[in-house]
Amino acid sequence: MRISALEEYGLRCLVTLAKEGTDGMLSIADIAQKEGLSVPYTSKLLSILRKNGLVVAERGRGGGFTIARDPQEIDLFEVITALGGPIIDPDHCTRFSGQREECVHADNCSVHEVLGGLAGYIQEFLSRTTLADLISTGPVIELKPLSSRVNVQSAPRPSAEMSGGGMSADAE
Amino acid sequence: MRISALEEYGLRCLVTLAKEGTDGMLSIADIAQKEGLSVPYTSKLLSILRKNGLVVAERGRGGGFTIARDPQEIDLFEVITALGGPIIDPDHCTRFSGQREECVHADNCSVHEVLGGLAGYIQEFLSRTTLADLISTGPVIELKPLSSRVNVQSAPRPSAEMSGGGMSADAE
DNA sequence: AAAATACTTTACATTTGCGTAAAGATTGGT
DNA sequence: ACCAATCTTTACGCAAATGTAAAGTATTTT
Repeated sequence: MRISALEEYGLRCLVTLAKEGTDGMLSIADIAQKEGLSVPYTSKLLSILRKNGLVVAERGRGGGFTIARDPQEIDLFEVITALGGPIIDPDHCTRFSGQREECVHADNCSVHEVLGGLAGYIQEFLSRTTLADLISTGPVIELKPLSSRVNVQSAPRPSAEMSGGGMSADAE
Repeated sequence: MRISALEEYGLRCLVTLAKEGTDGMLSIADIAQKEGLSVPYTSKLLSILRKNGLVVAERGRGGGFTIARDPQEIDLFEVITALGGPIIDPDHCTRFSGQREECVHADNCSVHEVLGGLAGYIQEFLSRTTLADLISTGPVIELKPLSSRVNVQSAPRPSAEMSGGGMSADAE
């Protein structure tokens, strides 16, 4: 359960392009230099973003990449899904089937239910954030109150206690 | 951004043990058979769970594994972290540094800020769900209203629109 | 004490993801 | 036409994760 390299770097490249606006343009070399990545790798990242309709390429001399839409119209769920695939595979039950053809808990699987709920929960978060939010100048980004229900799928029910303690994620 | 095999299968094994309660016990062979996994692989999973204090092993003839604590006292954040490591690496900025020593956006990195916020958000969800929630009989699990603020770290601010549309996670 | 049961550890083959490298295709300038 | 700049695609080597296999250690029963 963690961010893949493609997701991390691809998102950064897209943010860099978003800063240029829908009229701006950057070459692969430009982006690679701005992000400290190699040119071939940046090339691959942009290729993925293009195939998913997030950027538009112009070939030939003087070409480059432009963000496909207004940054406000691109949310992070779309970006992360484009770069890393679905958060929960549609074929979850066959992928994690152990030694059998299909998962032992083919029906009534509480684990799958909760993990599916988690995926919806994550989607909710990512969908609420757009590229525009990431390029605004404010140093700290705030969270708005949530709608009290995730309308995508099931999710966990209340437990007596919240053990949530020391999160290790650092913010420099 | 997806569930690893260790996280998926390890959680299942732990749920199976949780169903036996703190007085029950299952051998590796029992668990492997119940979950449709190979014995060596189940062995590895249980080893990880034991090293993280989630199960207790009894060796020798008649031995097996027992859940270490009451299922109500074990939340999914602890389980997922034990099996898959931290959701956001503490050394995020050096891990995703591209070709340089450190990330180009060493300070004032909005991407890292949001991804850190996401990690906290996920933690919030996982911490609220315990193993006891997963072994209760109810067919569908409901989500309780959230506290309106994640108190772990920063998180995204409101965007004008919620494009959240077709989630592909399936629930059979 | 010897043997059987069952956890523990290490090593290994396979697969997947990461990042690089190189050759191909398209456009614009001369 | 030709060349240069730039995106596009395919192929490759390396590292990490996945799952298996086998040898080792502890405990109980006989």
